[in-house]
Amino acid sequence: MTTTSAAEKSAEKIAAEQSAFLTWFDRVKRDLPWRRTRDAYAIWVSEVMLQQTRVETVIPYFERFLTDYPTVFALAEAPLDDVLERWSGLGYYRRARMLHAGAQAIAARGKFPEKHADLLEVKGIGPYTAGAVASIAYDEVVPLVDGNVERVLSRLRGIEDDVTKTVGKRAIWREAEALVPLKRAGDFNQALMELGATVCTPRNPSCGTCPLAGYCVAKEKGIAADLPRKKKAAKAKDEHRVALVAVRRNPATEGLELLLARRKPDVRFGGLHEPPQLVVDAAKEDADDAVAGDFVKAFGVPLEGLFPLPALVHVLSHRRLLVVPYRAKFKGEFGSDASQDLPRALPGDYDALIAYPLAGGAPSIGLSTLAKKILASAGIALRGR
DNA sequence: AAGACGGGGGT
DNA sequence: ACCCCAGTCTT
Repeated sequence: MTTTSAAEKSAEKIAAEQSAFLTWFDRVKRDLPWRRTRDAYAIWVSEVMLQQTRVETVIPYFERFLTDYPTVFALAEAPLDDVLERWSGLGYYRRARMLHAGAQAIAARGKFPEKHADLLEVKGIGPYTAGAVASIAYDEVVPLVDGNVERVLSRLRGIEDDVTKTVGKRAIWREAEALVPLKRAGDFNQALMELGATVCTPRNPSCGTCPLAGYCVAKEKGIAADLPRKKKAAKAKDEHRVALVAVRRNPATEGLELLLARRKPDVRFGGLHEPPQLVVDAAKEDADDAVAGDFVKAFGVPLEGLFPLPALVHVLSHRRLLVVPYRAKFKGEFGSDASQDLPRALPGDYDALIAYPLAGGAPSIGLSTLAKKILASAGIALRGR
């Protein structure tokens, strides 16, 4: 009769849990595009796209991005405007700019980073993404924590600390690190996330079909649906804006052109183009004459025939944008090259103003979903995808 | 520690 | 309405 120490029992339990995750994952894992490759670059792209973004949303963006930029070198050589155009609609556009900058840094270095520590050095790669790329592409034994893992592990271990706070986050990472196996670390990490996405869901978790149900502290206590605990997010604040949808007939080319402004790199919708906008007081947005004057003064572009369109609402995580679009004709001297800044100070978040040809032959540019909504409300659809 | 940063889907 | 999503960076 051999004795079994507490440490040995704990190791046995962990081994059984790891096995339960992996066996389940092998049986039910979804066939996703980024699961058909071990290319670290492709996995990196997928992980950045998946930050705060659902799998179903990402799939078409990922497919197109990898077709257009099959290697890190191809991405590094692409113009930022092209990259932003391919990111258009995905949101969190800083991700795209950091991915592009990261690709250029890696290309200059000549070789894709292969270690967790080196991945962490890349801008835009944080603890989650470094863990994902290192474990999935290289099977490095490192943990990862995302929203799914937070939920699965808080329940499995019965962690009741607020996971939005340092103590709670540290507790989750500690469990993730203790659980990641020496073999198949990448598959295990994906299994953790897959379980969170398909079984251990935020509301109504399917504990009846969960392969870890026999180990789950929260299930035993009957509090699975109450975990993870987190403080409520702040409510979005209203922001009133007016937008200028102005077109002209180019005297030289006879082509129709649309007035667009480019946003500065490090602001909301950074680097994207949009109909020029101004933030206004709620009371002022319907005073047409004043708005016309403000547009002319702010952008230095002569306007005629300005008239308002129905207001539209665009909701972000922390702002509710209430936009009144205005239609007008404009005159002035502009090129279509976004790199040619106007010889004047632009207001607010803009660093360039361009006349964008609506017919074709124009460079590709990125538009936010809000910008597309504004243009659509004015009856304008830009060509392209 | 708290905010900023998009957009869509589910309940 | 409210919550959540294969998070990271800045202040």
